[in-house]
Amino acid sequence: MSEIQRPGALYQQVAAAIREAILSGEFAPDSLLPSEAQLMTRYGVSRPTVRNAIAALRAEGLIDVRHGKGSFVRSSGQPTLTLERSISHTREGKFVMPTGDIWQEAEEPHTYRTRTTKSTGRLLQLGAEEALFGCDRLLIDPSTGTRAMHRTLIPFEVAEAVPLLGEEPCKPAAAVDWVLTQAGHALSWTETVRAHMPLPDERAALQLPDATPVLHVARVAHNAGDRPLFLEELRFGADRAELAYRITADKQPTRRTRA
Amino acid sequence: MSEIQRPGALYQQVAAAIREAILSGEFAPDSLLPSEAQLMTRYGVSRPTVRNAIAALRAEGLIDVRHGKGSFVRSSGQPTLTLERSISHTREGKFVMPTGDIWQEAEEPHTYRTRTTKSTGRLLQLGAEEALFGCDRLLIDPSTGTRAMHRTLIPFEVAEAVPLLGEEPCKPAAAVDWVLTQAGHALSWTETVRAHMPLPDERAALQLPDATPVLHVARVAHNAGDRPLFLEELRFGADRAELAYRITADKQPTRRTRA
DNA sequence: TGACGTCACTTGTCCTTATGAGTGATGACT
DNA sequence: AGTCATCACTCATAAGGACAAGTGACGTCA
Repeated sequence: MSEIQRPGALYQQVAAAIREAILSGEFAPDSLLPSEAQLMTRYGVSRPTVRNAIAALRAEGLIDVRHGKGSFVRSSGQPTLTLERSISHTREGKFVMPTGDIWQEAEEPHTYRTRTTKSTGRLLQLGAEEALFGCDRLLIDPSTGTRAMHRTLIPFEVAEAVPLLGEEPCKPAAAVDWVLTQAGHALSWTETVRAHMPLPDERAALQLPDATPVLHVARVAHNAGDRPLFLEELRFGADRAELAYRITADKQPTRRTRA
Repeated sequence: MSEIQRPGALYQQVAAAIREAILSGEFAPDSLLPSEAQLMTRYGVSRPTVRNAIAALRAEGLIDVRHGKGSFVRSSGQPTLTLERSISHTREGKFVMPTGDIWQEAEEPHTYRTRTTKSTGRLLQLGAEEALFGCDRLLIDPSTGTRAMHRTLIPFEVAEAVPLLGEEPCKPAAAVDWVLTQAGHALSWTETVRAHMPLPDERAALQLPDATPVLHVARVAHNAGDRPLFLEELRFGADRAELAYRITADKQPTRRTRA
């Protein structure tokens, strides 16, 4: 029976005590925490209070709870997968993304037509309700089991200048490839990185544990006049993968985003 | 009284109903949700069930609950601050980060000596328990109120070659500046981006709302021989800011990370 | 030996009841 | 008019009880 008194609510004191024990290494990663009943007697509180404390630690991503088994200290291991987002080398005049080919499709791609939202419209420098081709894919890296959601959005205007896109089912990926290999289109893009908590559909598709944020990268490719060509989005669990960028000063002013 | 039946637990059905109402726009952003008592009669469930549903939505970051006032739909607005992480231009032969000067110090910097951990050692290509200078700062962007935690780590070996570092209190920021302006050190670095849920100290320092992930950027600067010079870490609430990278193909193979 | 039922353990769900505490409006008192 | 006590509303915390459901080990039975 550890007497606790400090900060505020009872359950927060219990949570703080357990958290401290975890961070200090008293409870090793992957080890089993005391059961709810044991924690009740240990701290002299009721079951709702214990469960409240556990819920708090769960929301912090410190522990995993498995029905019928108990609570386990989450192994806070670093992400196993590093996604190199810089252009690393050229091959026969074609630029290659280092990790562009690790992914396999876990499902059939889903292609559709849609319109710009506030957020996608801003990235593509288009107004609201502009027509777009869309393609959603669920990707998986077989070596690590990491899953990712991929989306390609191409404005109608751009798509008209590109072969393969008129066909059904349209294949935006092939079109993107075509754009990248064309001389008329300078190879330059902007990536925007965000993080947010997953909605239930993302949780399910990415098979995310509790309290795991989603990393979200939006890539906008530009042509020589710095006009947006298309948008590629990738989202994945922040517990599985990280992003890496190589940045070099080139002694020349970088092209401005807005002319 | 909406009858609900579908998926699993009662509270999940309630949570799903409310979530749907939010996502469909029935409950507008910043609007007040029905009170717990109203939800109890609306769905014919007890208070713990309602609270359980609300806790789930809170963990998803969909709502904010304010004691004594009620539950509000969180305005899922995009981050207001975009941190440009590319080198945008040169000025009198000195490279400048576009947003390098938006920050103000919210507290006195804290400088100290420490040793490499598993994660920092890997980034700096050092073994375990190597000696480092460290400097932690709490930054704030006055125009948006965004807060960020900044950390600089410099190996002793590197620091010995740099003036200003021997002094007390040492000023790693000035030292980093010195390194960047030296000809002997090529201007090139690698940034690694991750996201995780905040620990209580991060929650407090960054003043984060519920269910808000932390974005974490680690920048490692290299010298001409691709040896790591120092490490800079920046972390901030993913609700306030996003990262932006400008990527350009330079027709030359990029330097490899490992020789 | 193998299959299966049971049991003891775990967490999950749901209810009832009670009290504390923050917020804002109302209204009385000065 | 202005100040402040009160009250009705909100969510927060805590306890207790009951039953459902997942898990694994043990023991029985064919």
